[in-house]
Amino acid sequence: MEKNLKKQMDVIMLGTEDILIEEELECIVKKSIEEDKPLKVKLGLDPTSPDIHLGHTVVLNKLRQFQDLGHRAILIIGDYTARIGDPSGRSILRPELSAEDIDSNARTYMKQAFKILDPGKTEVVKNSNWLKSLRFEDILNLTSKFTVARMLERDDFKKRFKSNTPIAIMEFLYPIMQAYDSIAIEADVELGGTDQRFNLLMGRELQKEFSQKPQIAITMPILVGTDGIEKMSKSFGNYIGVDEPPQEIFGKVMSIQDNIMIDYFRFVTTLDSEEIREIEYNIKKEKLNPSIAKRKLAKIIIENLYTINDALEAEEDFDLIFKKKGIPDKVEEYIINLKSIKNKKISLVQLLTDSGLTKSNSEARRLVAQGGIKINDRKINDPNLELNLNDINEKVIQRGKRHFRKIITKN
RNA sequence: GGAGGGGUGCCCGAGUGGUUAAAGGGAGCAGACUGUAAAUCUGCCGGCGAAUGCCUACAGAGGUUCAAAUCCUCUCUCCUCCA
Repeated sequence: MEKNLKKQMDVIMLGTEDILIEEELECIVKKSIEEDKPLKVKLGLDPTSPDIHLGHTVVLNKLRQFQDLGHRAILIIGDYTARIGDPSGRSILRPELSAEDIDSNARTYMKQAFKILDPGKTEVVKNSNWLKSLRFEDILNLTSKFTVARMLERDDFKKRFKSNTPIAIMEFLYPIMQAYDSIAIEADVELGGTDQRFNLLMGRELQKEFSQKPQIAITMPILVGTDGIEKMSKSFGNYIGVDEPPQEIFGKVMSIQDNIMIDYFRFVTTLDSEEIREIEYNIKKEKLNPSIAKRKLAKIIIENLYTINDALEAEEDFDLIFKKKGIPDKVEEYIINLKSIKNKKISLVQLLTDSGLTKSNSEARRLVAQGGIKINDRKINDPNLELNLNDINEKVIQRGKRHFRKIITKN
């Protein structure tokens, strides 16, 4: 364990949004060093979707830092809470998930989370372990500790209440369940996004009721999605998944709006704040081209999730496609069986749809008319073009800038 | 239990008998430009078809009408308020 209190605190504080309560934190860190007893740091993830994205990594990185300092990382898979769905920041009740979905999500979650965490040092537990066996009596006891007024202090509940949007009783139970998790594992620290603030504080309160030492709540900033507006989330479709191929990550990072780039540097990379400030300054003074900075960002992100080589390769592919407007080496193939085609002719429109480049013939026709289709880099303008199968073997059809298909004819 | 308000294309949302494949916005796709899959601008954006065109579509099922997303009946479903 890292023995220097100041060093520990510096690492812990880095990039946090808020710490409740900082003095207490310093106190327990100090004690843990003195007694050589690592802190239990809790992070709960609800497997409501199968993929972990960069937004999750903000908080996962923090947990990793705790691990590296020698503390105990306890990852709680919220398989039970996922059934309700965290109402945080939501304006409507979530749909319920089936047990099977939750299970399979949980599996990919763990696999992906270990891209960030040290698998050997992570304790993983499912909260169904303890939540499932609670009796109604226990739940009554838990709920008796809180009031409706207290619940309505939470912003999203308050808004919904005021605007007459329904709040299911079950949703009130969510923060209580999460708080109970803290009791079950006797958490010293709990991590979460800023939207988790209320839930984390509930943990503190409930722990006090159960005569435990209240946990320290550390909140991390919420990462905005690739659209630059909403928070990153699967349901908004504005996310960059940690399991996506490097090329895809590179492209998506390049596609974020310039003005949110610095946030990404801050929240998902471990560059020190000096360096980030310099990048910000240089972009502002036009000494640094934003696209160069974004490249750097993309490479750092890929390197963290994969390897430096993957990052460089992704960059090369990107340049090939967008700078030189070329065709990448690896192109998905589409095989045509010559026998199945009469008189060895096929219309371009049909071929586009068959090969999956377009969803329908109508779409294909439109794209051709708009100049969005190329064969071996030559633009095609005729929507009624008939292709002779003998001529198109090994040729690459391209839709837009970045969708390719190599045609292979076979007997 | 009572009263009332909704369900429209991927999403949001307008439309209350006919130029309605359905305004507008968002998302998406393409083109131009560029420093990038940024921003901006332009176009497209149900399916089939070479095409005049045809088919499918406004929760579902019937009905009225020359004509219905729009009117009527029933069904399903969501929500709000009162109790």
